[in-house]
Amino acid sequence: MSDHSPTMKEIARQLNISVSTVSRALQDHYSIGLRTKMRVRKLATELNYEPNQAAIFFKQKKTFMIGVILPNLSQDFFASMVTGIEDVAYKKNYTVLLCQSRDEQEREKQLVNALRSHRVDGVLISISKETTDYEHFELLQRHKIPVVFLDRIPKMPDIHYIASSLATGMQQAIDFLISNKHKRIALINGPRHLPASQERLEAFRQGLWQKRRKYDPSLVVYSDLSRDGSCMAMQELLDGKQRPDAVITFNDYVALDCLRYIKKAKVEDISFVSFANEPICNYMDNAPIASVEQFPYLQGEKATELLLQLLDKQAGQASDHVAHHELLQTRLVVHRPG
Amino acid sequence: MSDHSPTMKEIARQLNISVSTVSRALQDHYSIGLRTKMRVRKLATELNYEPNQAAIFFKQKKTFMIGVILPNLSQDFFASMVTGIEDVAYKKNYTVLLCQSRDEQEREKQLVNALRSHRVDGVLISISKETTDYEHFELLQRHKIPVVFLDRIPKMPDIHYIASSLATGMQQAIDFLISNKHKRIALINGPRHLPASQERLEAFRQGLWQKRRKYDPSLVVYSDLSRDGSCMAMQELLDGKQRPDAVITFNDYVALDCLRYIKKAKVEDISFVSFANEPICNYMDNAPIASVEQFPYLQGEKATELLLQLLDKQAGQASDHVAHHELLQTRLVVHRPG
DNA sequence: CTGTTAGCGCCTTCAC
DNA sequence: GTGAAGGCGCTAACAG
Repeated sequence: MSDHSPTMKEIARQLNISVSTVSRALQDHYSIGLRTKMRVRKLATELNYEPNQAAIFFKQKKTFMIGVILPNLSQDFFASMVTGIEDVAYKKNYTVLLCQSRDEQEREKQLVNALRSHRVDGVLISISKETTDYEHFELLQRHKIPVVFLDRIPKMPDIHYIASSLATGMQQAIDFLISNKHKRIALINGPRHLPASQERLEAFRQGLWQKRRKYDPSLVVYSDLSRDGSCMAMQELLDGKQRPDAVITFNDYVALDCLRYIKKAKVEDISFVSFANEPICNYMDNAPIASVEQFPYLQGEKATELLLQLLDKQAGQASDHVAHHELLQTRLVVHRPG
Repeated sequence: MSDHSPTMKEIARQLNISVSTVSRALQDHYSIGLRTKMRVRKLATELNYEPNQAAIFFKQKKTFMIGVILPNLSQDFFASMVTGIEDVAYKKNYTVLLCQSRDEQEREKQLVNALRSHRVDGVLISISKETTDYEHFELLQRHKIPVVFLDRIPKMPDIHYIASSLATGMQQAIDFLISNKHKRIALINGPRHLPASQERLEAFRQGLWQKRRKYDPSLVVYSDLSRDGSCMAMQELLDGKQRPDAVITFNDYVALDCLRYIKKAKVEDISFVSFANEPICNYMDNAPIASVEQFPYLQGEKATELLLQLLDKQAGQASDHVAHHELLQTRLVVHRPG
């Protein structure tokens, strides 16, 4: 308890000048003489002075922290996203408070509350797959804490978000399968209530229509994204009278689970195309033949840039309520010939 | 900018009492009359009063934040570890500042610095695979910021750490292979400089000796843990005059890479046992037959508990320089018969 | 160019 | 039981 880290006061004392002079010297304020500046800075480095962030935050009524809530970190998709977020945030001197909702709505709400009580300046969220109730997000709005959603977007009006264009991705997937002579293309979608599922479905119909193919509702089934759920969905397709020769899945994990399942069931010659393009597929013999790359790192970067921009604006004046959003292009990554 | 969140001052004003009374009422101080307490609390909840953490941190010279540096989050191993850390930290009202070193020493150093300048109360680290230089850790010590290492431990004297008992795990792996009639057991180790590699090697020799097997140095090769590195290591084993019939690998990823590699090379009947027991293996047809479970969630919990304990002590009095550490038992998880 | 002063929100003596 | 006052480290408005 003897050697606290030195404060401006200490520097001021040793130099026989006032604290405010020290403060300004360190901020390179124009009104301070070069001589004094040098003296201050010299002593500061000698003493290993470091500003007390806590005091600064307190004073400036800003924490320079942004909260990030993602469903989980173990999917490479989200891990990359985090990296993109961190890279941008650190560059601008913001700290990232990272949390996992584990895809549970309850935990997501708790986390939103925790972040709020920690007075984060802004929040980035990919909503959990359970989330159907948006009151916690509205709470943030009411507290005037800017929020940018990314990749998994709630159905709310006037929100800021960054996502990838599922419509484009789906079209790419469909085009690829059709050009590889697949005739009956099925869709294993995610939970019905998810906006992401609804978008995929819409894009699926749209995509088939573009190619003058008939849309057959019996070729669309739903998984809760658990392993069992995906297998059941797959079985449903197998039981149908029109067995598909290609399947587009909600994401790579669904595809992997299904591939595993049909292999056990000795079913062959069904091709899979999925979303996310997880690197995990590189370890598999049995991977989807193609996957829609959604550029999570880029999404993270863009979302963070947008958020920081909002924070700047907010500091300046009343935030004009213009909701900003962007849909990033996707790219179909082909793992092997169809 | 009109409606700031309410402060004690505001409550005091509305109730025509002093701020200190409000403060004490909220802390349930004994010297405050029950009536006043109730009045204060009622108004506080009505106004949605929430203490300004920043002010409290500032005042208490504590940030209630712990920094966590892990190599990456996309390995399930570390993601689980984080969950364990978060669960304990949140329970005690600490916030977790999570960072990825991406297994780069340079970034690790930067992060240590960033955490220090943010005045985190303590730090948890799993060191990067590149880290050979420990000066940034010593820096933390000098600043009296408690550090607990977990799973990947540097070779420094008197440090606190939690890890899993690689010796036990290795013995379990060897016993399992031998009881499954394997004769020539090889080891694909990680980079030589890593303490974790050195421990595995030592345990490997020890384990063979326990079973009265001869230790053959030509059956130990090294990978830099990249995919290519692992394949080269595998090839080295294949080229040896004594081709092994079983291989123990540094971790699951190495095993997966090798399995893929030998499958392409049409090599069969080499069994793999690895470390970490990553869930990713559940997706594979070609997985190691067993893996040493290292309980990352538990490690995270224990390490955090230890760190928070250290923080308590530190607040109390001079920290007795007793280095605390614990080795957790491992468990061999068998994926299929050997 | 530099010093003085005040205050951010909260806690904590000390006094009544 | 309660109030008044001071201070944590730093910034910024106001005086020179």
